[in-house]
Formats: sequence, C-alpha cells, structure tokens
Amino acid sequence: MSRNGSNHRSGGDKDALLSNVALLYYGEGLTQGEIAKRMRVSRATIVNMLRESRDRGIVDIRVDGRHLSSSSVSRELKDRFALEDVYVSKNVHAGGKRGRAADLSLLARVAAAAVLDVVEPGDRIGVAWGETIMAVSDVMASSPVEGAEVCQLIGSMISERVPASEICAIQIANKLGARCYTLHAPGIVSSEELAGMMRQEPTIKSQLDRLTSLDVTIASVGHIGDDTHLQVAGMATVDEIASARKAGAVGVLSCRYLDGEGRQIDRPPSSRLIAAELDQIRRAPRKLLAVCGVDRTEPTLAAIKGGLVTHLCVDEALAGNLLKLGG
Amino acid sequence: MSRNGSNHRSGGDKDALLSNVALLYYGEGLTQGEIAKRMRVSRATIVNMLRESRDRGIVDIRVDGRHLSSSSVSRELKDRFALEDVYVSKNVHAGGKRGRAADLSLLARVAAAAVLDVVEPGDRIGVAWGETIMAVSDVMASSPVEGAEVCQLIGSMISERVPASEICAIQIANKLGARCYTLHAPGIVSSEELAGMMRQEPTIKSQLDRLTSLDVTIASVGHIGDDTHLQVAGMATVDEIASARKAGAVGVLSCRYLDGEGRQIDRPPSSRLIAAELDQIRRAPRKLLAVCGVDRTEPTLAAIKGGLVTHLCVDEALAGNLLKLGG
DNA sequence: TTCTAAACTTTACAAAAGTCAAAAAATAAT
DNA sequence: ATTATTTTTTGACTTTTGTAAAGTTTAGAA
Repeated sequence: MSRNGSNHRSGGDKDALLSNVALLYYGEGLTQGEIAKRMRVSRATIVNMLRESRDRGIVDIRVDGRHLSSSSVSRELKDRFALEDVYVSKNVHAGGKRGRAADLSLLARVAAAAVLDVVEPGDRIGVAWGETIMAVSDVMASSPVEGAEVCQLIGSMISERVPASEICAIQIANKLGARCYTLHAPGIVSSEELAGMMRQEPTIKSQLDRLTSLDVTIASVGHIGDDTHLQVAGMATVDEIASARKAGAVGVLSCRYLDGEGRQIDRPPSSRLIAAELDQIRRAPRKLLAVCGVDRTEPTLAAIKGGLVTHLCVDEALAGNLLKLGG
Repeated sequence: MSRNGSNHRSGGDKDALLSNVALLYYGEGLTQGEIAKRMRVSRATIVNMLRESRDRGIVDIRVDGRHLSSSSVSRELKDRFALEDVYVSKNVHAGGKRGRAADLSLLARVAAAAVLDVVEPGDRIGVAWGETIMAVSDVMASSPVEGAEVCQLIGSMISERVPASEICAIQIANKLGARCYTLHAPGIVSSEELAGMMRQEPTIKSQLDRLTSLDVTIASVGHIGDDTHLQVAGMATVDEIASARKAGAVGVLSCRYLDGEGRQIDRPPSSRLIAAELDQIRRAPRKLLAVCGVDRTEPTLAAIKGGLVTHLCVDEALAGNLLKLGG
C-alpha cells in the first residue's frame, strides 16, 4: 500500500512538506480535513504537522507591538512622565499567587514585543537579570537585528527563580541573532577587595567598560520586601536589606538600591557586586523597563524619576496605580 | 449594566485590547473561552476580535520560506541546472481548471516567501506582469526592507486576468515598504515610431535606464498557446503569435518572445513594446522566476538555459517535468 | 425626545480542531 | 530472517472554534 511517494526521502523533504501544509492552512485557509484529503493522510497527521511547524518555528505567529502602546492609559502615562512609549498589558486573573504568574506571563509578551520595537540595527543592548527579564527572554520571537550586541548587566548568579543570570542575556542575544558579551564573573563576591580586583581583571574590565556606552537597556525593578530577589538569590541578607530600606531604598534595579528619587544608594552588599552602576544605565538613550504588579508602584515611580526609563512596560493595574500615586 | 470599564474610550484602546487578546490566544495559548471569561464578554466577541486582529495585521502569521527549498526535488533541480535556490510547492488538486487556480495560489505563496528570502536591503527590484506575479503580490506579507526600490518591467496595460500592470509593482513595493518607480507609459503602442519616441521621452527614458542596473527581478514565463497572456491582453494578435512560434518562440517572458535556448526573438509586436529587454533582466545578479503548471515546462527550461533565472519557484508537477525533460 | 441606522454582542447550532490509546510502519538488534 | 524497539499514523472521542440570526447598545437626525 504505497503512499503518495513524495514523503520520507531525505530530511529536507519533511520540512518542505511541513511548510507547504502550513501555507495551505494558515495562508490559503483550507481546513485540516481538506488538506488531509489532498495529501491522503489522516487529519490527525495534519494536526501533528501543524504543531511541529509551530514548534520548530517554520510558522511564526507574531503580534505587532505598536498597538500595545496606543491605549488611553498608555498615552496618559506617556504624557505625565514624559516617556517615549508605554506598553500596557491587561490583567488576566482576579488576584492571588496564580494571578501574578499569569499577569507576568502576559506582561512579558508585551515587553518582548516592545523590545523588538525599541531595538535598532547596530545597538549595544544591556540586559539585566530577574524573573521578569527571564520571562521576556523566554517568549521573545526570533527576529534578527543586524549588528546588534547584547551585554550582561549583572555577573553570574544562580537563584531559585531564575536558572542563571547569563541565560537572560544569552537567550535574548539568540533571538536577536546578536553577539553576546557575558560577564565572566560572579554577581557578588565575599569582599570589597576581591570585587575591586575582579573589576580590574582585563577580561572583566573590558566587559564592564562596554556598559558605559549602551544604546538600549532592558531591565525591571524589584521592591524591597521579604522576598526581594536580591535576598532570595542569596546576594543580600535580610539585615542588609532592612538597613538599606532605612537608608531610603524603595526598590532594586540591576541589583542596585534605589531611593524614592531614583538615586543609587550604596549600601551593602553594593560594594561587593559586579554589576552595572545606575549611572551607566542612565546614560543609555533608550531604557526599557518591564514591571508587573501593583506592589512595584513605588520602585517603578522611583526608576522613572531617576531617569532610568524611557520605554515602560507595565500591567494595567500597575499603570492605574502609577497614574493615581505618581506626582 | 456597566461593563468592565476598560473598553470603548479612544480609538487606540481597541487596538491595545485586540493586541492583548491576540497575545493571550496565540502567545499564551489560552482558549477563546478562557479569554472570554476573563474579559467578561462572550466567546463570539473574542472570535471577532481575533479575526479583526488578523485582518488588520495586528497578528501576522508567517511561514519561513527557507524550508521550501530543502526538498530532494528542489536539490536535484538546483544541481542539474546550477540554480541558487529552487522552491517547490505541492500540487493541491487532482487536475482541471479549478486545479490550476488552487495550485497557482499555493505556488504564489511559496514564491512570496521566496521573494522575502531573495530581496536584500538597498536592492533595485524589477517586477514583471502577469497572473502569477499578480498572485504573488497579493499574498506577500508586509515586511519592510531598508532602502529597496521597485521598478516596473512592463508598461501599463489592462487585461481581463490582471487589473493593471502597475498594480503588481505597486503592491510589492507596498509590502516591502519600498519606493516604486512605475513606467508612465502604455505597455504597447500602435507603431514602432511612436514606441521609439516614447522611449526617448525623458521621464520614460530614465525609468527604462534604471532597468539596466537591477539587483533582483521577479517574473514568470508564459507559454505560446491560444490563451497566451499577450494575446488575451490584446497586446498581440493570434497571427503575430503564430508567426513568432514559427520563428522558434517557445515562451514569453516580460512580454518578450523566447526561443528554446532562452534567446530573445524580435517578432511583432516586439518593436512596439515598452518593456524591459531580456538582456536587461539577464544582467541582474538575482532573478526569481515563478511558474505554475506542467504546460510551462518548455518555456521554463528555455528561461533557465537563457540565463534568466537564478531562483526558481515551481509546483511539484512542473518540477518533475523539468527533471524528466530538461537536458 | 423619539426614531432610525450602524456597530457591536450574544445565543444557539454546526463545523473544525485537539487528544489519546491503539495500530501500523520503520528502524535497530539479535 | 526474525524479533524488539522506536517512531509515526490512525480512528474514535471530546473540546474548541466559526457562523448566522437575533438582540443590544450607541450615535445621529428629525
């Protein structure tokens, strides 16, 4: 019972078949049943082919990010805080813990689309670390940008929430087809002296120097609370964080403490960090900040005031809070 | 009974909502029902939103063209005729008239994907005219190419099959975000003298001169038969075509007669045409030829032999014929 | 206001798509 | 060659999706 005859020869034939099926389905708008009949296979096979096409990126379904910054909330925020663009994601769930996960996931998609809007050929892009940035790097579409390069803003670190610091940067670099400069150093070391020495190491120094001439940064802000990322990742003790809060810290960006006006506060473990300084981020002409959750209202406002944001991605609830509370 | 409160304010809100819904559906993989529940609207509304998102291009579903040139037939053709790339579309229907329409439509999608593979930033692209090229221009995805420009290869003409010659070029230019140079002249005039005068008209001459330095051409070949496009469009009489055939013409490309070796045959109405010469097309480093149907075997072979093709898009049946009959 | 027309939503039904266990094919190992 | 193992395909089933007609709201004109 020989089949059509056109399948299973060399490997590429399958890809070509998948592409053709995908064109018939997504392009011509035939139903799976129609395609199955013409190809003389069962419909289930077509289902499998279409899934494989999507999984392997042979078909690519993409949402245009420009429309995400066209809502009225978006415009109000843009005007109020003199931002270049504000992308707003809807809140999906009612609330609770699962709610945050769903909201974060959608916000990450919005931010991923925003990244593609913001990045331009030849850009040097600084990428921070955290669950938000990780989520963004996960869902970003592959879309090569000529001559882009990605630099890690924070040294290597492993935390429960995020596998490893460099993964964010590497993943984003892959999606953009960009060269990736990772920081070959731990994010935090045990003494100030050692940190100083490492920063002078040629291979590390050249990476850090690069951070002074960034075109774009991609970061998020954390709040100063019990489950602050800094602490969960074992980079700071509860005491250190409490002391920073007393000194005026309201948030964390690129592992740096931030006061209410968005100024960097150098409190422990600050001097032991190998990470971009806020001033380096501030210097970049385009700064994308992706934040999810109303509990980040204060840190987000601080980052905006401190000139650390030009392009903002927030969920609708946080957007509302920013408009209500922001001066 | 006030709704959610987040809809219908200013125009952009709707776009932002559509984008969010599209992200939830295509990105997060939620079902329409889940999204409807969270947004507190009926599922049918979500269906409508998703359709609008697709129609308006807020979501864009695209098939990667590279895999279309990876089948074994494709490779055989590439090797046999020393082509750079060969894209093959499956044949959808059994046969008959409707069959051709369906096959042509799929071939056009394959060719449209191929165009995006072939075109590079800064290219000057020559676009011919015909039902195949028209179909390609219809289904091509929007995908801006930096600094590209599109030139019409054949003067204006109206036929039953294709609305107007310039529409192919204009449509492709739009999709590529390219500047479009149309030929402000009829494709054919009533006397050789008039044709000569028109070709010397400054505004037309400059357009024609441009055709000597093309980077890419996009064309198809017609056969020499009773329903040849040339004749249907009223550009040539049955007698003229018969006489050209006697003189060795086996096909038509850019309205020019082609012999078995792909050389241009200057027979009426050749001298009254305002269109690119085959030599001008031959000079382009990348030449995409899109052809559908086994009855085009001979003309396609001629075009290949004549050095008028580097990138070929054909349906599987035609591909098989080319391998069988091609020397 | 009251009416009318357009735009948008919903309901209910029909069609299409997704799932999964079982069967068939292909591949590898004996 | 035969059997074991893996991969692919299929058929029967459930869920999801698309659609048309009826109902709603909105905005504008009389």
